[in-house]
Amino acid sequence: MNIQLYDTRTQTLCALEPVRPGAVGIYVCGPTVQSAPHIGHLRSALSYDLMRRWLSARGLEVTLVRNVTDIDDKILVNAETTGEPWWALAYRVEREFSAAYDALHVLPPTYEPRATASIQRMQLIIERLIERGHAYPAADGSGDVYFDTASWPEYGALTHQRREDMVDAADADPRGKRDPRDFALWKGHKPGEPETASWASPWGAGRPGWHIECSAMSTQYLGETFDIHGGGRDLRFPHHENELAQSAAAGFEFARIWVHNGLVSVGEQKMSKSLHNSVFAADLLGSAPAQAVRYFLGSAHYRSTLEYSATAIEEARRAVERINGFVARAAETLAGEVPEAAVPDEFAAAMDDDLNVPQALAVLHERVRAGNAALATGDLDGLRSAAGEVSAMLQVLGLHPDDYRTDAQAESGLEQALDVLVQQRLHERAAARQQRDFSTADRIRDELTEAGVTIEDTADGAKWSING
RNA sequence: GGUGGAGUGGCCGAGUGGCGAGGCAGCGGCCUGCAAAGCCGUAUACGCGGGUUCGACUCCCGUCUCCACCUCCA
Repeated sequence: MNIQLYDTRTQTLCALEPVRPGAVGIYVCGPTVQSAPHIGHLRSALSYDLMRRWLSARGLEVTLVRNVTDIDDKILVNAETTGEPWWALAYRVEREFSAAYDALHVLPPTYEPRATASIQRMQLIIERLIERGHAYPAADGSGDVYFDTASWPEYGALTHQRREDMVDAADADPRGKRDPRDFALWKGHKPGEPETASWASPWGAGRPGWHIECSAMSTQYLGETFDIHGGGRDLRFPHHENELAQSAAAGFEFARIWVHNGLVSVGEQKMSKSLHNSVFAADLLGSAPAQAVRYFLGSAHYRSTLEYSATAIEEARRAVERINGFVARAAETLAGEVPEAAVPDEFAAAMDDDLNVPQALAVLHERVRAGNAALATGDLDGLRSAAGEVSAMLQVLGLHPDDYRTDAQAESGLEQALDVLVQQRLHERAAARQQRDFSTADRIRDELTEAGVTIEDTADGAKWSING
């Protein structure tokens, strides 16, 4: 096995050499559940879902921990706006995220810890940092505790910045910091903030700072040394830099490989609330098939910026249709007897090479083409081989059409009812064609097309399908 | 100012020092009553200027443009 991943810290492709042979621990920065998920969140989750699926396919026992940060400044602020208790908002948003992940067939992580359930361990780490001289309670009596960046020579190691080059935030509130670059590990409770957002601590009641929760949750479940830490590119600084500094200063070896997924842009700009260009998960999944959305999100390498457009989604939909068409025809021709198969070597090589999914998709399409060709020439052995490999690749990519047949569709009886009605029309059309009454035949086809039903004439008669 | 990344054919998007991934769209052909689907074939390319090399889109230097982070952000 020779799996390579690009590591942000060393800026090189690293061979994955698990801390525990045969097993891999991955920690992914999940969302701060402050507002609705957008397509960028989906892309991030999908990137690590693909990583997890591939490492599993390679025989590794994967432990994937993706946190939910459910206490944070923004959550408190947004809850004030909506009038909900902050914890109700956090949970409501968390469920929106889960629904979007499920729709995309992002597998549930091994565990999904919430920040609010890890306060004790955060405090333990903060205490340790104070003991070691890398953190200090604010002198202003605010109850805040800060990480002392000056005490940590390696500060900036992840993002290759020198501490002295860092521009101080113009609008940062210095409060009790010794240096503007110091960051909060613990925030003292302030009058007016909900009592429910306050936990007792050796430094007074308060709540955690933004970065400490990840140091606590990752090491809690994966150990003080673990294999892979992932997150969005925009989290490199300050979040991951601070997370690394406080973890290392606390004496943890921490993550071996730091992986960062690229962002989704709209109109060549990053999606952001202030630009009002966010594409929300619910809207997107409501307007395009989940399978196509998943394909689209995987169509660029995970580290590249991915440009969103309605056209791109439509192209993904077409590509997926092509794949689904082959899978359906192959299953029918083989009477469902699609053999189990391994993924092709080229596919495996692409995935091993820093999860080159676009390259892997090229292999998938090549096999689909070969399968279609086999179908056209009646080469059943070739068809079986291609169908098996295609199926295996689709499983790894989470794109198998069988997974996307919704239960509602299958169980409601709608499909059967529609089939009866469409078959009646197809019989009429077949009769008309037999009499060479093509205008009647075409009228029937046009009517069905108008209704969103596509007709294909095959050697076995007409087939129908719903336009994606 | 610092740090990281990108500029590839109509569009999206991989990649490599030397037979131009893949998808979508296009064109020609096969199939079809006509379509659809599929198959076969096919055009269009590597921001710009130098350099290294037998040969560079790929390496080096310079240059232009764009994006991200340095403030909450996947």
